[in-house]
Amino acid sequence: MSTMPQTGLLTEEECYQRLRKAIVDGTLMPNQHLVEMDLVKSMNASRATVRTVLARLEQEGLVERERYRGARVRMVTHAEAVEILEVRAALEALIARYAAMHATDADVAALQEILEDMRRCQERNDLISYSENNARLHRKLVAMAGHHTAERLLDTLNSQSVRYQYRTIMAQGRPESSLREHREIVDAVAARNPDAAEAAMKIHLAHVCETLRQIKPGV
Amino acid sequence: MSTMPQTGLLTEEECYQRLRKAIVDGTLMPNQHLVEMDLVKSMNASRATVRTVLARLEQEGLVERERYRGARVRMVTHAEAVEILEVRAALEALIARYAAMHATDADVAALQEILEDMRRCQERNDLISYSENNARLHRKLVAMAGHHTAERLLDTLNSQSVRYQYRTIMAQGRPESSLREHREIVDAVAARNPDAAEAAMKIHLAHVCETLRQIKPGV
DNA sequence: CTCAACAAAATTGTCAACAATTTTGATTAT
DNA sequence: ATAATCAAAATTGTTGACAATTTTGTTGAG
Repeated sequence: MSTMPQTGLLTEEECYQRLRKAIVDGTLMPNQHLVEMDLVKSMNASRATVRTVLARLEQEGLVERERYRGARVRMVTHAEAVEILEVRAALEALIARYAAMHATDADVAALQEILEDMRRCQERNDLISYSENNARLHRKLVAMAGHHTAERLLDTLNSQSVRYQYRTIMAQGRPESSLREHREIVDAVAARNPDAAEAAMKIHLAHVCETLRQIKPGV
Repeated sequence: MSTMPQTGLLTEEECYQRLRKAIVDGTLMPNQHLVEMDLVKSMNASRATVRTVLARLEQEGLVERERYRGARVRMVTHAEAVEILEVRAALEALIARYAAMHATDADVAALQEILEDMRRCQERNDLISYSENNARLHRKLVAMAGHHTAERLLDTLNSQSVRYQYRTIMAQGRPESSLREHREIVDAVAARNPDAAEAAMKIHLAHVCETLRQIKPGV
């Protein structure tokens, strides 16, 4: 299906995906200088391609460029992470509403299964898996909503703030209240109640937001 | 201050701004094919610059590119315009909350003056100026909020959907109710009541959204 | 006349060399 | 030792030519 050119050269889209992933998963550190020729070699793409990809990543907010001074992985400040989380809250509230409007029985069953997984993780204090299931639940809601515009923006916002997500998870302190909040969301969606779903999501992310806000920027 | 190269060649940022403006203000029509060499001549920029700019505009959602088939001005469908408006509603509700939290007395005075302008426009049935003041009010709220992340996203969303704005304005039918809704927003901000400001903005944009939804896609 | 095949033209993607600018490192004066 | 100066190196921006692909237009068969 994917028309991979037999030559080792990466197409622009592949190069974009790889570089983006390297930034998001932390292979490339914030503030790290991205030298074009290094990327040409490590990515096996032409320099023109690399330049184009860097411009796209700048537009996406993952990279900063300065004329004649090259590109760097963008450093997201604590204050900005809070802003991003606030916007996410607004968008995910919309998503929850749409999910409640369009949920099939299979969708609801899937949500409840993820929630049950989260409960088990919380029981055995497995925060890593809990957090992964948390993300899974949110992704499932996004898929259910079918709101393409909100989905695209959320994807970008998440990629910018992944570095701050583990903090809120670790610092959340009371995973039992997090679990309760997620149950409220799933119940509202299961009841096909858009208003309740939106409200529950808003309450949940307001708490996450408050948690992140209370973490000292210095740490 | 701005280091304008004495040569006639446009820098990437200038080229980006000019091309973006041409798309947003309708000089370049939706679906219009953007041939690189033509842009090189009309923009007086190098081809590499033009290519980079097109990639940025694609990331921003104003342009579509296909390998070996070039770039086109992206066509925003009616359904997508509704989605964009819904996301705008969510973000502007957040903006209204922030504006209410950070409003100075001068800010409130400015808002009330714009509102008064809108009233006068509505009185003499000047829909064009009314719509311009409408936009001015929203921009003022955005500036007051000081929420950089929401501001950036709103700017992008607005640029994508300008083509659909005149429709909602013309079709709104009852400018008097629009004026009332805006007054609610300004009053809430003047009272420094974030919850009320957010709610008022939500109600207002829900009505705009409903109006746009009811316009037949065919027209 | 319609359709398929094919060549010509137009357009986009890639590459290598060069120009412009910044960064680095050594040198010298204080 | 420290700071200023300047050349060398590194890096980015630009240009033009060429390769790959699509688009267009023509020709011929049915």
